[in-house]
Amino acid sequence: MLTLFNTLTGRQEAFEPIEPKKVRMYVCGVTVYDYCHIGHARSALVFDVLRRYLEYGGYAVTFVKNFTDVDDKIIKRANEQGISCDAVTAKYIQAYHEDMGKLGVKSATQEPKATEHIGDIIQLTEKLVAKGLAYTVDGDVYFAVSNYPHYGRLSKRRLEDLQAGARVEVDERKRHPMDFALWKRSKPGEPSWEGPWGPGRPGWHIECSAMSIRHLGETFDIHGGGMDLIFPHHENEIAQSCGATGKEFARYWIHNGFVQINQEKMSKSLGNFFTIREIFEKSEWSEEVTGEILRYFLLSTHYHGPLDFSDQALKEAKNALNGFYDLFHRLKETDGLAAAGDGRLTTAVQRVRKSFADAMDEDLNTSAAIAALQGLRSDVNKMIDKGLSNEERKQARQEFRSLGQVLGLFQSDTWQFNPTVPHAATNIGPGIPLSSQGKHSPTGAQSGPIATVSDSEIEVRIAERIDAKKRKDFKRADTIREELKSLGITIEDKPDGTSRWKR
RNA sequence: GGCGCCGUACCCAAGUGGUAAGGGAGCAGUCUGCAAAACUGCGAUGCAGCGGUUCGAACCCGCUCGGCGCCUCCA
Repeated sequence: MLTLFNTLTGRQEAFEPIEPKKVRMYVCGVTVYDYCHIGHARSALVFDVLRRYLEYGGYAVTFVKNFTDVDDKIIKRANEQGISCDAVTAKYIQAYHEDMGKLGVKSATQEPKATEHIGDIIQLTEKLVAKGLAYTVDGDVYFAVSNYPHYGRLSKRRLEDLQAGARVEVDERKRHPMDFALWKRSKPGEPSWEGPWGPGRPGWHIECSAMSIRHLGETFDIHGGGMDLIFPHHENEIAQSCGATGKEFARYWIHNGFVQINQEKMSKSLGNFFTIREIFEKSEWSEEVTGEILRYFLLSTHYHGPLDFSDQALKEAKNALNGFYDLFHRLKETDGLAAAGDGRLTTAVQRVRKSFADAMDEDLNTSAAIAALQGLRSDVNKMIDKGLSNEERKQARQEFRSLGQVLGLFQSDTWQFNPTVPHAATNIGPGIPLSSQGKHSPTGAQSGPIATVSDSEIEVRIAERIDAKKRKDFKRADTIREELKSLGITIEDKPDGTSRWKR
């Protein structure tokens, strides 16, 4: 039974969808005016995993994730670059898909845009005006928080407390300082739509109410986003939606913690943020490997807590992941041993399935779920040491694949392990010069030169080394090993005289 | 001023009343021409500190110290 921490009630609760075996969930996406940073990645990943785990549990999930494509920041960016808002949003929506794709984040069922729901937004706003929950001033429409009795329910704030610390410029036209815009009269040159209150554009929060209601209905199961959205964004969404429909809006509110740098929140003002593409560009590993490292790293902590991003953390994730892929590589090989380790896999699999599900049921405890998979890794390695049949090897690999699928891990067939090099060198061509170039670490520190060397060049060297070994010229063999090691290449000799290597 | 989060070994990190998961790094051993991988063993008598409740607390209560977030756009 899945339990989730619900911000609305402040408790961990058993998850029960409105309709049996069907889940409708909405997650606040991004405002498309810039590239996504690692914090966006965490949020996207957390809800991607929630969605995957629900699907794993047999639920049919309708997953809606929006793009906010009309906003002050977009207008500002468009003016800065002298291009249209549409050009700005199109660019960053595409970038979003590229970046999230590299992280293995599945596309949502629906990915609506605010500008495609202006009609819905206007209707919702009219409804709120009609109910006396909103009022018009000079072509603007504001939500009247004082008229909505449950305001502050999600963020556990009282209006009186908010006023105390409010250092906002008091807009004299607003009835209450916390009243927020549903519809903003547009200034010349801004994106504008014809509305009942004159030409304007949607306010900051109304679009999510409009889009979620449109695609999921007035009441749905799960609404998620980053911690910082609790107030005011989600608080306002609840006020608008419940105010307009008179019904419950979303039942479970899930919020993920921040990615931090040195215990501090990443933010543009501190200049301590990293974009996803920047991390990929600077990574010394392949795109596929980097994506999985990031996923592993981001899931190695419970989603609710903070997570410190650093070079070292990434390196540790890489090392941990290596253990799994080393095992997967072993599982692909045959060693001629009698299958004395057979017969224990079923028990081990049953055990890991249970501990994995127990962990995930406990408010998506991915950290404990990964620990369960580490347990299976250890078990299977022991079985291989004793000798495992090809059939059980396949079963074991399949188990990692199917549980890993929930976390989006362990799907790769290649990773960094390369095919075994045969006994004799086959295609020795002209030597390809080993090139070396400096790489920057994600945190901007120089991590020393990391050499790049082509696969074929490595294989030539290894073939040469295998020849040397055959001639018992171990000195020469060790020289080659050391040479490649200094380039970050590790050689592993197998009992049958062949070798494999990895970066 | 209001609301809230966090502090577990060298590092990361589970655990929220029953006697400290897991990973990384390290050290030792087995194996190996050497190495890598794998396996085995070692590693917090203690969970920021001090009190309290309890047969029993990292987990509950109180206080203190330290770090952070939100209240303004923000994943």
